[in-house]
Amino acid sequence: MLQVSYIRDNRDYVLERLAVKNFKQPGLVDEIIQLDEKRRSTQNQSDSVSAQANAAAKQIGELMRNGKKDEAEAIKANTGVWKEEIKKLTEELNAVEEELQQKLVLLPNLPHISVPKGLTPEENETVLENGEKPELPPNALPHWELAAKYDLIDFELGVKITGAGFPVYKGKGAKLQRALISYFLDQAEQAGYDERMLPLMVNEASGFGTGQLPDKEGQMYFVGLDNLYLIPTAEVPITNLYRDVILKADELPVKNCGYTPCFRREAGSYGAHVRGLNRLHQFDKVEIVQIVHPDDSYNVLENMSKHVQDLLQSLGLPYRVLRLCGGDMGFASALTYDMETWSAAQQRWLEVSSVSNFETFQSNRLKLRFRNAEGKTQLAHTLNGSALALPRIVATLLENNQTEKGIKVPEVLVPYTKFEWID
RNA sequence: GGAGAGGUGUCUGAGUGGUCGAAAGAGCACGCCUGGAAAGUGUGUAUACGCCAAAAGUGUAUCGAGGGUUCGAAUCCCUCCCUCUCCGCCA
Repeated sequence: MLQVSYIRDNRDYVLERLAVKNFKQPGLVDEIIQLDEKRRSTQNQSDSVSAQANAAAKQIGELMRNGKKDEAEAIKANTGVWKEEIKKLTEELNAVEEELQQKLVLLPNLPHISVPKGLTPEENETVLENGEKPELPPNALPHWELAAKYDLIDFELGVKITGAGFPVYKGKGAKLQRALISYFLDQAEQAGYDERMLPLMVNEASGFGTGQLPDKEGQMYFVGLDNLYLIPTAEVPITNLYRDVILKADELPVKNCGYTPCFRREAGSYGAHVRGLNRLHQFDKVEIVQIVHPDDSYNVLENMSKHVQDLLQSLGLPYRVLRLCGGDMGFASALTYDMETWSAAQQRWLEVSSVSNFETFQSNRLKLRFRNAEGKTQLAHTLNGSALALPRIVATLLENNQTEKGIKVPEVLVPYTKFEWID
């Protein structure tokens, strides 16, 4: 959520940036500025009437104590009018604030100056490409067939007990999952991230804090009986750990990581490209999160991007890094890098990580501040990234490493899997 | 699920109608003391919004949330939320 004061002071810039994000209702900006003006004038009136009433009440108290009952009664006679007025103005103020809030949450974050214009994924900017795309033999199989051939993943069983998009991992397939999770967590820890193990359901306030609610309500599974949402990413519980917190300057940067399953309804996204592990309702992911001083956030974003790239390189996966264009970016992000690995059997790029700087968009909702050099509270910047999401990593590993002998496990994973081949 | 207790500042905790944004202690920050530290000692130590060019200052709101009574509410009344304890059930 953008700060009203910022919108007020930077109207033209806000409009220009929203256009880069292809925002469809620029009229909201002026509506917000007007509502804010109304809010301030209403508060002004309300405050001054309250001040009068408070002064009178204080005076009455004093008079009563001194036994001057008659004078007290005389003042009392006036208070009825103020009371009415305060009530009326307070109601007005609440209404304006609510309306303001409702419009404010509709505004997406402003894209960073480096974000390319564009509407579709085709207009994303390729920052770099790394690694050799492997040449597979003509009889190479896509990962869902490999998974069946080596009995690693059973999609049908998942359908039976839950539904499509909830695979069952078996044998070496299950061990590979566990190995990847441990490897990613160990690497994160080595990079200075402090591990958290988290609730997989969150309340509404948490969903609002990181920006999933109210706009992406339909993307999350909702447990109505208890009013809880299944997390779509560990970003939600980790970042919300710091909701309503004022950090000391020397507590920055906060670096947390965590492994969680992630649950996504992915409503309306069935189609040709969702076979196998390409798109799931439940998947595993290790997430990294940082809370930093605003001056550092773009350096930190690069560091996080580097961390993800190192992981991909260590697994020997060809990848590319995209800078998302305005139209393809998430609602809350100011700048996002997507990392994609090359799926050799499917001959397509698969998104395996997304690293974003949210600047103050989340922290404003979260009321996540730090005490700056002047001793004042200031909104911190939040960032997060997948490091990494498992399914598509598994998909590319299986496909890219297939040989006649079986599937070769990347060296860095062997200490975790305790086997070198899937055969 | 049944019964009970309770939600106050960073924490502990006092406060049952006015002098309460809130005692006291701890913690923290700065200073004094010290060769240095501890102890001791002094001062300071909530947040948000508004007014002001800004600092200073000042107004308003906030003692779980919302509403009510009253000239005046942390304190009285109502509703809701949450936490804890005991019992039951269970990993």
